[in-house]
Amino acid sequence: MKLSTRTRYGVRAILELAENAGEGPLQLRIIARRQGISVKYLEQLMAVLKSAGFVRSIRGAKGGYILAKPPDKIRLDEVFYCLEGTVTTAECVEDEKYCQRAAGCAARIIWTQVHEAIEKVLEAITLQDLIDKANACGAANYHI
Amino acid sequence: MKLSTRTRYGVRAILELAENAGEGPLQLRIIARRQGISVKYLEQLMAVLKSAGFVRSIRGAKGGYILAKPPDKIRLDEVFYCLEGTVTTAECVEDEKYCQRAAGCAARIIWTQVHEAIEKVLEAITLQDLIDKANACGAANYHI
DNA sequence: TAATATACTACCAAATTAGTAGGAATATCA
DNA sequence: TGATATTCCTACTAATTTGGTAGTATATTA
Repeated sequence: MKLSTRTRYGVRAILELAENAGEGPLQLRIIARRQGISVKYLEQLMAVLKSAGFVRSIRGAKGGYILAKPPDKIRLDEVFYCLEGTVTTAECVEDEKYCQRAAGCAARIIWTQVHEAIEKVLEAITLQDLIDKANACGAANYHI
Repeated sequence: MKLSTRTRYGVRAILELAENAGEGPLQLRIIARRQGISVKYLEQLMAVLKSAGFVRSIRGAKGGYILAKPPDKIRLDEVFYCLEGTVTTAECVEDEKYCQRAAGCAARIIWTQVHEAIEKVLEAITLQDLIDKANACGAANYHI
């Protein structure tokens, strides 16, 4: 069930943009350095996020990326779906016709339950929520 | 987030054994035919399930596989862990030292929540539970 | 001993994933 | 206008994982 680096890096990158929301554009070079990801690989991930409408790019010197929507309007399930492709656990979960045995299938019950549990978590949380929680934890760590 | 065929086939195979519990040993040939999986591939999966102590093998003519424990004593999280390897979404979830940024990391919060949601579902259900539910559904389909 | 099964080891092919490379297009600033 | 900084685009490649096959050894039953 491990997530692909594509999803992991992609989410980390969009979170950087979310934390930077309201400031100017953030360059890949900066994100790459902060997150320890190659600029060239990030380029590809950002292209995906861009075509899905989550981020906007500004070309040229002093350019970079910014979120296309406020961070409290971007839910994690949308981002996952965009990066991970299928958020589902098995084909038959969403397409009953995929397998003849689907109707009385014991296995399909568990695939479905896991799938729904994941979706429920991701639907309920936005980029802003995550940042707030992280700040709460980070602050606690610094013993303020 | 798609499960590997390893996990999907493995769970389906062990469910066949669970449904057969109390009868004699079940041959891979039979499971393979019912589930549409190659015998040779099943062999490998059963070897994994065997070394983890979920099933026992009986060699020779009239041999086959049986569950090593009653089906209500085998939880799905154990089976998943055995087949899938890591049930976790990212390394840092279970190993905080894996990444320096782990403490205040917004991304890690979501990896963790998804991970916990999956575990919660799988911990709460046994092979027997699944079979019971499937029978309930199957019965409904047959309009009894 | 013949037939039937699992056990074990090795190998292989396809697909996916992760990452690199190079240069073109574009915007900024001096 | 020219130097620089940045995204954009396309292609390539290396590594890993996945899914599967083959052959032989070993155990059991009849």
